[in-house]
Amino acid sequence: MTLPHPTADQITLSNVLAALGDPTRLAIVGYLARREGQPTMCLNFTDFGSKTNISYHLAKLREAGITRTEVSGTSRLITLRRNELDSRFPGLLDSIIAAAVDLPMVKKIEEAAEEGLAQRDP
Amino acid sequence: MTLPHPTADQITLSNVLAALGDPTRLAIVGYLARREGQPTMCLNFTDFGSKTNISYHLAKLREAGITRTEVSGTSRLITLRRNELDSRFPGLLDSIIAAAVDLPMVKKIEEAAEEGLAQRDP
DNA sequence: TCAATAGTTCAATAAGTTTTGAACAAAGGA
DNA sequence: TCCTTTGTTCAAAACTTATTGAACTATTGA
Repeated sequence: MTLPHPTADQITLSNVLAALGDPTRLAIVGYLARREGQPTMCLNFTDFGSKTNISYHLAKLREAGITRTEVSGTSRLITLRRNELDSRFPGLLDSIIAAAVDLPMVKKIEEAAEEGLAQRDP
Repeated sequence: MTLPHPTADQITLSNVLAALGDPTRLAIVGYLARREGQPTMCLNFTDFGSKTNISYHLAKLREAGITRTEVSGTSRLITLRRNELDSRFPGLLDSIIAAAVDLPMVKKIEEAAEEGLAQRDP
């Protein structure tokens, strides 16, 4: 079972910016960037909101073409679509990530993870 | 009389992205970029919406720190805050503009302006 | 002074987004 | 098989944003 993702040329600037305009989703992207391509489970984001709410935001990011979601057992593994976004909008994601990794929200959950509460390696 | 603008360090990534996530505002920015720093009157944007509506969107852009609005007689002259945004979020505006100048909405009003209907030099 | 121009403000509405909890589904392990 | 884990879907509520028209202000030019 595969989830629907837009192809690279279906990704629009307007949709990408609208998706990243939400603070929760921007923090999710900042957190993913800190993990440098390491696939990440939805569970890792629960500090950003309720399970239902995270599910909603991750769907938005996927539909905008910002993340890729792969099903793996009972989990889903989320990654940033860096290469595709880079070729579609050169420099955009890099500049956003550079600022997003330092967002207070992102640092807060990084610290929580370091306390050993979150699974870092799914 | 001067309008309120955020200082460079009051500009947040989240606000900038939320402001540019709207198609009308993204088109306004694309159009401003095409004019390469030439101050532009609100009137020039009326193809994007009603006078009231443009006023609303221009206020959003100003409040997010994306544009500067200077009062000049009965008009207001709008410019992009390129330098400030560049130093705050290096590469961000460039990558957005690169895609925004080719937006269908922007091209459409550029053509209308070429027919001589809009004032190009306020 | 009067009228026109350029744009804002206000209140109302329409439209869209986010958040929530309850119920559900699918996979994996005991 | 049954329970747990991981996440989704649905409908409702809460909230935010966008759009409109009417009334307004401030400046300029006749």
